[in-house]
Amino acid sequence: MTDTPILHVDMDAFYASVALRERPDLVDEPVVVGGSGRGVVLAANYVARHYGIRSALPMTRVRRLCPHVVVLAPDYATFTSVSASVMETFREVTPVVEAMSLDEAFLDVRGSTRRLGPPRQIAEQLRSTIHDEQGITCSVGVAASVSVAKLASRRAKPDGVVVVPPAEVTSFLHPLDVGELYGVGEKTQALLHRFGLLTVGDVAHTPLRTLQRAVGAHLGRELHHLAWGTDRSELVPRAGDHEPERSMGADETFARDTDDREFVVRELLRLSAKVGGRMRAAGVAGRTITLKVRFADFTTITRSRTMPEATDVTVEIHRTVTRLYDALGLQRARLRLVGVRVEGLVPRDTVHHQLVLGEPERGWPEADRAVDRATRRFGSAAVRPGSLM
DNA sequence: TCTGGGGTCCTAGGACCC
DNA sequence: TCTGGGGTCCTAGGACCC
Repeated sequence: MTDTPILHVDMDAFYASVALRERPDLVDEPVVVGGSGRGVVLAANYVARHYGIRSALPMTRVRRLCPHVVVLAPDYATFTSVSASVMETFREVTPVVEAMSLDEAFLDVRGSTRRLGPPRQIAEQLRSTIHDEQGITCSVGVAASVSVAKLASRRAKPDGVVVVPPAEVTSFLHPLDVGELYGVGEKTQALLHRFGLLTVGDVAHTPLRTLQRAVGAHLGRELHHLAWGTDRSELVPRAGDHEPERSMGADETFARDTDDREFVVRELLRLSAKVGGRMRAAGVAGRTITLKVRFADFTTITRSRTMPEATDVTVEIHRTVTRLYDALGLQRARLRLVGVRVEGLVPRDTVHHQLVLGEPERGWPEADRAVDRATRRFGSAAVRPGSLM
């Protein structure tokens, strides 16, 4: 038995590390994986971080911080396959693996210590296996609860292990800035700082009611638990990919801001087709359709409509978001992004579409299926809705 | 030429029903 | 009966995470 059964394993600079396997000549150079133009950094290696480069930083600022930075394009197919191999390695240690994303998972090793030794030893063994098999490094946090393990893996980075025994939880947590806590982002951090709560210890010693008045009932209770390390220790085993999604969406930032309605409507068709295709591939349909619009000044609004019946039909999604868009009555407003999302997803076979005599919808689901078949055979570039040609 | 794209969850107000 | 409370759905916005 062990009093620190939770491991949080986090790949170091995952996308960058994977990309550098193909380019060993660049390992000592500042390297980021990211988009072009208006994109942001997806991952930066530790050399690049030396220049102040971080994930989510706009590429324009990256080039200013470090003009000779090497930018590599993301290769998601490779990231996904490396991730699958790593997750397989985790499952050789324990069946209780909760994947959080491609590069991060929690492991419950309660049932593995007799076979594999204490958690620290398991962590080191995992790190060396992953390094040998995948050529990338990772860091591991070990603790009694999920959030302490996650904070410990952050402390362990890069390429290390940190174990936080129960007796050391408060001395580990309380000096940290409140912004380190899961669920505390830029806004909440600033809010807490304004209340004079700078460290996790400050939060821990604030009466629950006071905390809840400041940040809301739910987050207040949550933060109190996180500050004392009394969050959950039971994992939800899941693969990370094939779990039922509650919503599916797609959005795109334009290369240039636009006020051209025809262009926007065409983009909405492309996004609707993308979302509809993914829904049909997953066998789900949804009732609530949401349009997202981001203006040139970055203000963002959404408009949604809930339909009487769930749909997965591209044309219905597109017609709905186009109506929502037109109802905004925009004239000269310059847009930088539009998005389409379908929520309230249910398995497609639970939807009983009422056939209305003479309804013009008939034929569209069949058209979608034909598009889906052609896409599977020839790839998405081969099949486009008519007006995208 | 500041600020991606995929998501989740929470809050709050109003409608509507009992 | 002029005053109500609870529950659910819908909409919009916002914060957060990877």
